[in-house]
Amino acid sequence: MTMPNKREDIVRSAMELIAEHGFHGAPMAMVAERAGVGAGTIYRYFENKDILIVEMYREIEAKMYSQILDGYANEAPIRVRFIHLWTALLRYFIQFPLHFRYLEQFRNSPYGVACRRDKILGNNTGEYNVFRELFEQGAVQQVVKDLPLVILFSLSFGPLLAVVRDHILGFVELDETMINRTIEACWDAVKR
Amino acid sequence: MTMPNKREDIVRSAMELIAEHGFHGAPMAMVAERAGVGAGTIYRYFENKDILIVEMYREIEAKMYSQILDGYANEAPIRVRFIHLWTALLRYFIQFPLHFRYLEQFRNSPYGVACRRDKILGNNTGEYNVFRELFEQGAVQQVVKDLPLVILFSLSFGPLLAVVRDHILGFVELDETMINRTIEACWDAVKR
Amino acid sequence: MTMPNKREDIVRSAMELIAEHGFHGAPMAMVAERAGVGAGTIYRYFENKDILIVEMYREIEAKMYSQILDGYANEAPIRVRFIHLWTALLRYFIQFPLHFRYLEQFRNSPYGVACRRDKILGNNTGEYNVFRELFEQGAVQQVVKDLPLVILFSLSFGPLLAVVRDHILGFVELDETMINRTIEACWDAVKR
Amino acid sequence: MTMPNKREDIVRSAMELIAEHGFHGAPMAMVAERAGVGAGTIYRYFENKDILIVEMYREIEAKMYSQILDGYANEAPIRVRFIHLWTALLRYFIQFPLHFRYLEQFRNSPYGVACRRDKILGNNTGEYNVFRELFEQGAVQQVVKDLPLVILFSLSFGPLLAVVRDHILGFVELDETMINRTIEACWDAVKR
DNA sequence: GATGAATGAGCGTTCATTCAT
DNA sequence: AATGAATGAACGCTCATTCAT
Repeated sequence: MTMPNKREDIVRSAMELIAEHGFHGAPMAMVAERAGVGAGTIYRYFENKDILIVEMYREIEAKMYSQILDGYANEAPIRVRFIHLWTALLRYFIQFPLHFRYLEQFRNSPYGVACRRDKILGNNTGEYNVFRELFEQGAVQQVVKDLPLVILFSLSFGPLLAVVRDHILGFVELDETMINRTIEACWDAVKR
Repeated sequence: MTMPNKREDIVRSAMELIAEHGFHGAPMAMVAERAGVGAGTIYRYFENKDILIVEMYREIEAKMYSQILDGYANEAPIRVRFIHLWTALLRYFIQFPLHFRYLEQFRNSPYGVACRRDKILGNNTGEYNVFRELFEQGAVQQVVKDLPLVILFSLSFGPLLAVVRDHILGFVELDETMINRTIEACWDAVKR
Repeated sequence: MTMPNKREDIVRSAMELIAEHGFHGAPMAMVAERAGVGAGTIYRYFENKDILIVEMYREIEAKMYSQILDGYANEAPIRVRFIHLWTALLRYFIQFPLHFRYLEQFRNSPYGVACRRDKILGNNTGEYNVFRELFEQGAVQQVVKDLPLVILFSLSFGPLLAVVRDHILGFVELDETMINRTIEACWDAVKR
Repeated sequence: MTMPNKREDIVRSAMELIAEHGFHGAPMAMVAERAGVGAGTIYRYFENKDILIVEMYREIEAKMYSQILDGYANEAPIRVRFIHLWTALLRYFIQFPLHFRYLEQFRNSPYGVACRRDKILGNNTGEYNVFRELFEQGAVQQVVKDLPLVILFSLSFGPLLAVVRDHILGFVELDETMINRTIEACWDAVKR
């Protein structure tokens, strides 16, 4: 019977290696060794390396969304909701630095770019997205800048991710005050 | 005698390949072929691939600095100088998308992280840096937020790089108006 | 207690896969899956893959012999008996193309060669063989060419197998007339 | 500079291994080792294993054709020409048993089947083929049996190849007399 | 100085076989 | 008796680097 913790071992091992050394710093043999399984075992859980990579991304994304949407007040003012989401996101990354670094590696890979392209250019009207909804309502209420959605995303996520990165690489220490002020700055970048 | 334009050919070839396909999409043999030189010749100019990669980063950085400092008025008001630098940087990346993509690849590699670590944590008080000077003076004049230098960097470069990225990936079109408003937003993120 | 029809399932599954895709197109896991048994179960019936392969050959051979000897008149004239056997063989292969393709795969493998070597060079005087008896009597009666047994085999089976092969690969359609004329040609090759 | 004898070494090594142990009894590493070259070197001469396999087939075929067409009298009687070609072919295989065994492996592989399918079903009217011409003229002159070309091929090559096989595997010794009588038997199979 | 043929360690992946359940 | 998850050696292939020319 499949021991589900072997799958977890593999994911953890792969995440650590990829987060730390990038995709080609994480050969399957090394992933297997660190996970304490045979090389072939990985392929019982993931069809190939690409699928492992994408699947791990999906799992992180799901966990992350579930956490930042926890306590999210859909009818609160735009600014309040913005602060909630960005703070939750920042806390998530501080809590799971491996996830952050993995996502960074992913974003900078062909998978990540293709994934983002689908999300932005694809017909995603059907798929619900809190961030998009937030900015669309913010545009209507004229509380955020009159800029394309894509740019609003970049202006508000860009600084957040950059700051998280510095924190995780140990270039800065994020205490409560700093967190709040960072989030405020992100809001400043998009607020009208 | 080594022909200096061979070196340039190699750098250009490597940059194109790495910017387009990432570090593992640029085998040395392919770099050599596109550069019109023998595979072994590369090693007369660069000890190994890692050194080639770091050296290319240095050259891009130098060129970039020289361009954004052109016309930079050292005694102008903080905000004016900020607008100048950020606008020049954005224009540079729009003009040389290959450089931008290369830098992105580099930032996400062990070299890039180590490089940044040296710059931030290293004893770099001796080295002159326009950006640092700008923010330090801005802090004194109380026109920028009272935050650590590292955070100010991230808050202001983060959104810029994210927007450039979207532009280069074709997710958004940056005309003059959009450029100006993007730069304004970057300023909003750090201004007091 | 081992259920004997599991064994049959395994053999059928392996035969189909090997006949269609060759020996390396039939991994044990796939054989097991198609047979509806666990991968380990195969090893309760066959010590290893090689033994499974040889055993399958034996079973096909047995079935084939039983069918071509059906209605075989031991005292009929050489030519009549030849026509009977060769026709029966050809019909058998047309009826069970999978068996034919399996035998071809087998013949061209180390097992097949070793197997044939044993049959020809081994001390097989004890074992009864219709074909050998037929040709030996044919030699005595001087109705077949005065050639070594081995050569008579090759001269008469060679064209038959080649034609069957073409039929199974779809290069030619074998109707009744064609079958008869093919067998006649096989006889022509060995008749005096 | 490419030493052309390295290529020959690789081909010879691959041929020996494949002829003796089949395609999957000839791993590239073993081919390289026996050839006395590095594993990667093979790929300088052949894009991949499949191409090596097909290329070797082509080389053998070319050499074989050149040898059997040597001294071939285009205007001689059908029978004479048949005897010439079949005898030359048989002698070629006796002289180069490795080539014979390689061709047998090839014929029994997907490459070989696809290759044959192209030759038979493809629009090969443009390509000249001595054997086809021979049988077509033989049909017109009514000296060969009134059967489809494909079948005539099988009836005449089938016994030849079977006999050669026995010779090479050491089951029979082919002296001059035996060669002549074997060829006669091949002719008997197709002659009217 | 310049070359590019040669190398071999290392990659992602497969699969015959084992063994705890 | 039957299973199928787990294994790891072996596969085809790539590519940074070397070195004879």
